[in-house]
Amino acid sequence: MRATLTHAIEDYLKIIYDLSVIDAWVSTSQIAKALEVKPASVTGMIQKLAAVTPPLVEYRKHYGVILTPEGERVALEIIRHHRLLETFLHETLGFDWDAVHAEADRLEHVISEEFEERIAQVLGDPTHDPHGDPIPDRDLQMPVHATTCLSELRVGQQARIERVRNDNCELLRYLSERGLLPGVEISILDYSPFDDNLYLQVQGRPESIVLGPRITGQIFVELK
Amino acid sequence: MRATLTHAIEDYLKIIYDLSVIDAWVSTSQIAKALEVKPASVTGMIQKLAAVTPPLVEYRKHYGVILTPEGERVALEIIRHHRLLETFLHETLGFDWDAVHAEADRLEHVISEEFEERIAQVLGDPTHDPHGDPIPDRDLQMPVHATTCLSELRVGQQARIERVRNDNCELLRYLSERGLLPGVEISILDYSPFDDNLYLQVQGRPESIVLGPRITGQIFVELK
DNA sequence: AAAATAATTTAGGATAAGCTAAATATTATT
DNA sequence: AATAATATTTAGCTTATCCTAAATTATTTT
Ligand SMILES: [Mn+2]
Ligand SMILES: [Mn+2]
Ligand SMILES: [Mn+2]
Ligand SMILES: [Mn+2]
Repeated sequence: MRATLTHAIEDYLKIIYDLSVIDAWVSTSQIAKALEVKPASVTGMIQKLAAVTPPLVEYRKHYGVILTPEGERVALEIIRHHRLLETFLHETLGFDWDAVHAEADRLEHVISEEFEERIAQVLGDPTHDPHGDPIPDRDLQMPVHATTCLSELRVGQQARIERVRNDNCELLRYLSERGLLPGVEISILDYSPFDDNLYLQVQGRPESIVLGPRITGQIFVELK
Repeated sequence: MRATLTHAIEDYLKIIYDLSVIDAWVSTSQIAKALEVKPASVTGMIQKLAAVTPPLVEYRKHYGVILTPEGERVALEIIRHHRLLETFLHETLGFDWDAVHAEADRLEHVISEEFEERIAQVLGDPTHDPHGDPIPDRDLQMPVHATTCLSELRVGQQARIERVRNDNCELLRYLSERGLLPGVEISILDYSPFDDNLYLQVQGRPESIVLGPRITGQIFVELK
């Protein structure tokens, strides 16, 4: 019979979706790390997700999982909740850019379809959240969005920041203090090959900035 | 050590607070009925609530429970969340009068103090929710409010509706269809002693209405 | 190809919150 | 005061989710 979608199940599906962007098959330990639980707990859960009807993941022992169409549907539903909530918290309630994630992570499991619909309307059906992440539409289709990573840029290139990975609120605060927000224009001044540092100029700021690969790998841009 | 406030604990404390308005000591079966769980489950929970440090209720076997000051503080905190949320859902998001309760019942456990604070500000620190129930202020003090029950009124008296018990959304829809909302003026046309029916006129409506005691006992008014 | 290392799974437990059925206590009726 | 009806508690189970420790499987290195 059809599975009850508990909060934990929803969080697992959401994280599996996110991780599968990098590689379609997702390993037990990737999930464990992302959710900050032990690998043994992940094995227990993914075996359950694979055993319900209809299955939410396909599971290969000692190899990993991939979302089924049904699992992906549920994941996108929760991701839509999460990103609409982040946008609402920021735009309508005035939460800081870096404070919305934790709040949305709890609310996403609890709001009704009516709540989802009403905040979407209040916000005018936004296509991106405050971090620039795309929001699936009512039919759970993802809008097209930038996939060029800032770490790929080299000297002389210019770009506009589209999105910033949002799971670390210290990083978000660090970036916003330096003006590195979605929509902002940047140009690359220099690149040092051994440490992969990028020297860049943020439009409207006097000083230049140096960013290491741990940061530039989290920022996605649209080339000019 | 200090108890973790789970959703279930919060729901128990909230319901005990509500029930203790009628009688300070609240019985196991009253709680069981209100929460729609079995009495045996209630016994289990209230024993836990009495055993934590500091205790959240005082418990007398085979008699009932009463909230401790700490238990009351937690209850008021959740009631503030609940009623602010109801007001926000109605006023800001345009939810129907009768749809807000169920949504608030889930969200109340999940919102942060920042969320609470921001919706209070957006709403201008309201003192009453859409059903007319008083909202505890930041220091958890309840505003003064009407305690005259509509069922106590007799022929010739006039009053303004202050609040309507909000746990039954069919009743709320029934009432709003007849114009019986907080703020509306009414006058009593007749009273039949055997069935306790009240015949009344709602200001601005052509026809008069007959209400039985199951309804009039749920409506509170301010006498004119 | 064997050994070492890493990743994954199994087994057994913990905690939270509910349930049913049986036992016990309280209150009401005769 | 005894009996009956009601209310409450206890005991034992269930489900969901997480944990640790031990066992197993897969991968990498020598
Ligand atoms: Mn979450
Ligand atoms: Mn939805
Ligand atoms: Mn609740
Ligand atoms: Mn609060």
